[in-house]
Amino acid sequence: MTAPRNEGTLADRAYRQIRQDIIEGRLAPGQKLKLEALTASYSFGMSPLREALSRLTGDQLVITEAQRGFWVAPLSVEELDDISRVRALVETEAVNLSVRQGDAQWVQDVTDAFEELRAVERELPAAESPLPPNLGDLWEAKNRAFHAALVSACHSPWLMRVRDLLYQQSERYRRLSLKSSRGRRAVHEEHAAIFEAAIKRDALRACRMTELHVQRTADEVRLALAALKDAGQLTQAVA
Amino acid sequence: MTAPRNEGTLADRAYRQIRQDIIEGRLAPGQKLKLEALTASYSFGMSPLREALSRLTGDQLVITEAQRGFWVAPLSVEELDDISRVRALVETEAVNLSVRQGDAQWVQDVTDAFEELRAVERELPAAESPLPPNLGDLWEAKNRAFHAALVSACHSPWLMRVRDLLYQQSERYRRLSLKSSRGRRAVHEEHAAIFEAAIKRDALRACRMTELHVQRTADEVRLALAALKDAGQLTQAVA
DNA sequence: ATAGCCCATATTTTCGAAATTTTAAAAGGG
DNA sequence: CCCTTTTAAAATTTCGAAAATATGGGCTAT
Repeated sequence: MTAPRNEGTLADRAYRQIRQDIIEGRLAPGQKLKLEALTASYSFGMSPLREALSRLTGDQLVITEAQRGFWVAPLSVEELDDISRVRALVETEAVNLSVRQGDAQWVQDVTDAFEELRAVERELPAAESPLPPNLGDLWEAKNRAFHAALVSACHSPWLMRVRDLLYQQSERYRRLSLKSSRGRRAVHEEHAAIFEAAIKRDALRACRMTELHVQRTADEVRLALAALKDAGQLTQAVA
Repeated sequence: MTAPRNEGTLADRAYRQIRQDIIEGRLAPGQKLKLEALTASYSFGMSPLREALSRLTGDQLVITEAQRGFWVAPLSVEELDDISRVRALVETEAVNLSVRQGDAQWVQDVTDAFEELRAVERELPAAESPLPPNLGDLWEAKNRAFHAALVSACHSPWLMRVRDLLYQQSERYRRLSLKSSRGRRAVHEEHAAIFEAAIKRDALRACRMTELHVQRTADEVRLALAALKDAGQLTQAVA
């Protein structure tokens, strides 16, 4: 059930670990990634680290300039909007295909994932209080699993690949708003609406609800992002 | 006008060169990529090569298995169909945005690119004869430039990134059918139809024509692929 | 024969240092 | 005083070899 997390080459592990650190915000947007410093904080050699960073540039989580090294990709409102629009396009198509093609097992998987998500969302504190970090991590995991289950029957490896890329990006943005204690709005109702439509095989409605969900999430993140920008928290270079 | 092709780090150059060799078929689908052999044929050291191959796995042009090395990504009819469907989705959205937002400069760029493509397509030999390699390269370049010009006003970096990824994949498949002397059908008429609609700002028609174009290209490649598969040319490991 | 094991070889992966390039500060000239 | 050039330091990139891992062939036991 649980895959050992020290699988694969050192480069693989470095890739996964740094990716997580970027998505979860432990490495700050725009931060310079000096190889020497990284060999110290992670305990990988330079070769695995370089390989990991190279691969992360493909995910647009790291940017690079020849001979000048690597940086954590910056965040911006413009990119948030761009990602959200493209993600709406791709995710709705994946949902559409999945709802139309999903078999009984898919229904079961989606239902299970939804129940687990519901359980977590029931425990969420009121809108204004900031979310404890580990609760945030748990919610992100269940949220990711729910959306992944939804599209799992689309039977299109390429659509999935692109979707995963975009999901990853949006998760990175979303974690920002989790920390900065935005109102958590009616997120569970949105999930419930998607779930209901999907189970009823109402593909059109499932798509519309998904699109709305992506848009509203973007709206929430946009507020958090603006607040951080005012506070000057965004371009800070954390050592 | 012409950028020197020995720009960037060795890893950058290796990346571009190998990518081109895969797309243009000089490295065969499924072929094992042994580091030692690559250091010999290209004259890069192992480090730049490894970095290049790592980055290419992100483009899905190379696949890798931990501790077992790298292979040129295989081709298959299933993947061709998958890529074509997703590409139709993404490319039509990009065309749609571009047609609606493109300014005078965009019209000019599209027109220029179309004229250059027309000039090449006028010279194309009759449907049954195989295309000479350099004519094929020229046509591919003009075709790529035309389609790139079409979507250049979509103003969505992420849509473009995804589009480029898919275009690259489809070009790799398409080159297969160029070599194997398939009928070249009415490809110029398809381009002309897209062009006309785009210039007239008929976004819906431009999208429909683009979708048709992608589908028909896939149909043609599918035939070529089936022919190669029968001939057993596909999984051959070229030394 | 055939499956399983062991060894030699081939290959990938990683390390540590050398070479190259950038950066930033100091020196020199207008 | 400011701008260019020089120089030293810092960082990236690359190389070459060592370490780790996989592969394939032959051997033995069943």
